[in-house]
Amino acid sequence: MATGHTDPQRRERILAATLDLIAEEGIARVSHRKIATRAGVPLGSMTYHFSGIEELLREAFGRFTDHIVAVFDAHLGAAADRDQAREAVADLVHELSEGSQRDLVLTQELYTLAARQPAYRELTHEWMRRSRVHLEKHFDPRTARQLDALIEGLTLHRALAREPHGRALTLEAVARVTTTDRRTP
Amino acid sequence: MATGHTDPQRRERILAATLDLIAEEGIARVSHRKIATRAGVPLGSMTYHFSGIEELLREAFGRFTDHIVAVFDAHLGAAADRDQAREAVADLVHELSEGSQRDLVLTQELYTLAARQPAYRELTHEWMRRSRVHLEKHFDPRTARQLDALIEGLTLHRALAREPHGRALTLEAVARVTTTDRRTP
DNA sequence: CCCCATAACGTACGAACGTACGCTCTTGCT
DNA sequence: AGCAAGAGCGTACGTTCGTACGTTATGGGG
Repeated sequence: MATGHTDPQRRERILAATLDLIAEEGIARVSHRKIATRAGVPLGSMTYHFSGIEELLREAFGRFTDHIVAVFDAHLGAAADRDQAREAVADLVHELSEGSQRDLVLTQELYTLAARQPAYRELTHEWMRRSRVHLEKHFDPRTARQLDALIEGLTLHRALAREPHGRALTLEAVARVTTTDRRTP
Repeated sequence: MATGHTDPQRRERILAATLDLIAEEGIARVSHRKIATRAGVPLGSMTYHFSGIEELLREAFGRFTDHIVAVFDAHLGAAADRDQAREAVADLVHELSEGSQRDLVLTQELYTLAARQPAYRELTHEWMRRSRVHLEKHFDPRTARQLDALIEGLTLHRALAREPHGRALTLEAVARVTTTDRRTP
């Protein structure tokens, strides 16, 4: 209480609580008060640390994309060749789609915001850019772009499907998109 | 007013206004009052025609998926062979991603709801099921599933990208995923 | 040792919300 | 013509919201 000094942990706790609450209840149901309660800070802290709910959301989703990009890096950064990259992509799809519901829900909330407000599109652009950097280490730019979209679709459909598809199907799709050899049409 | 008779147009106008408002402002900012104003109906009508906001949203998104499935049918239903199906898929991706912002935003809002609440997943399941019915007329089930995910990802990335990819890239991705090594052409 | 700049908080206010409920008006039956 | 029934609406209530702003507590300079 009023230490007279800046407390950086307070900001972080508020941001973490914001993401937790969005994941649980959705942007439609978050409020300063709920976030403050969840974070264990007084209501007054909300307007003190953040100029408004807009700023709070944007900063919170900034933290979130940092986290997701880190997951991306962890999977794809280690791949040494094409085949490892394909495996890494499959792992990524399955981790994102069956791991914590949290990341999936937050991703959708962010896309929803991005679909409407250009400000949030900065975050998704950066996210896409960084994933393409990794993919282009192993595939040509056109393929990287297609693969990036495929990852998105596979992750979403796997997460929402009644009976999620297995890893073999993921890997087959990845292989097809990343195989540039000429085949019978 | 009070005509003494059921007025089916009133319900429809409310549902249409609900979708319009969600597309413009997001679920977070819709309210009975705003919807009523937009639809040109009194506030009292809202609780008369719908038991609550939940029911209203679910019915509105039901109309929306009907619409989207119709778009799907229109594109894919007419395809007579594989190549036409591939072209139809490319058309679909481009129409959904560069057509009205409305459909894109509403799709994202629905996915966001579906990611959190199973009730809305019924709608997305039905949607996926019907699109797969069309795709399986031209491709084997595994391929149809992969293609369905690819459509999703291409549409989303194209809509959110800073510089959307061209039709050639869409078609190439579709071709790759739908081209099988060892099968008949 | 004291005091002030300022980090941090508690609270009060007006706006907006969802919903319940009593009222009005039309219609079909007689 | 008159009336019962019920479709449809207007409004008021209690709640929750975001934010502004006055208040409190602290530590470093004097």
